[in-house]
Amino acid sequence: MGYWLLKSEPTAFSFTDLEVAPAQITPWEGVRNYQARNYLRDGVRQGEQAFFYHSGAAQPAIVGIVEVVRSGYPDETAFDATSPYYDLNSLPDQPRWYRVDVRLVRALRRPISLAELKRYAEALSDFALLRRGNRLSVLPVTEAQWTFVLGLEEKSDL
DNA sequence: GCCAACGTTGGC
DNA sequence: GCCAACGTTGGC
Repeated sequence: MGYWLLKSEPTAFSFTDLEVAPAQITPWEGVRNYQARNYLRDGVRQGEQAFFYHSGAAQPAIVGIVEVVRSGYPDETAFDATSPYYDLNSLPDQPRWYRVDVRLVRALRRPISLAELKRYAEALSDFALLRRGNRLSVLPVTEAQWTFVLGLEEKSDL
């Protein structure tokens, strides 16, 4: 069982948006990077959990936990010429892009900000979010990292 | 708005 | 296959 971190710009899709979504489920779509695509298609499995991360926000932070309820399947927004995620090179019989479905598990008791995570650079030295290549919108998280971050939730951010 | 770090594109 | 130009991400 793997763990993941999924990024979203809250102006595009926020954790609050997920809270009010039908059944609190959303397709995680629009990913247009091959490495992230490979994770969605080949790595992310049903039943696995992921951190929901707000990027591009005033305070970038992990804000919640989601569970994968459907593993990788073709991202049909790539076939839709009216979609902002349209890609004319992705064909229905040879889909280039994949998505998963996630369901809200819970919000964190408080956001765990990027700034706070950076204060634990030693314990999180291999955390993908803090390393090069961290611009990927889908990042793997180890069990040790997952547990460590959740441990921070109990502390006060000072 | 700036800029570093990549990823993609396309000429050769 | 190389590499310059360009585009995107995302923190600050």
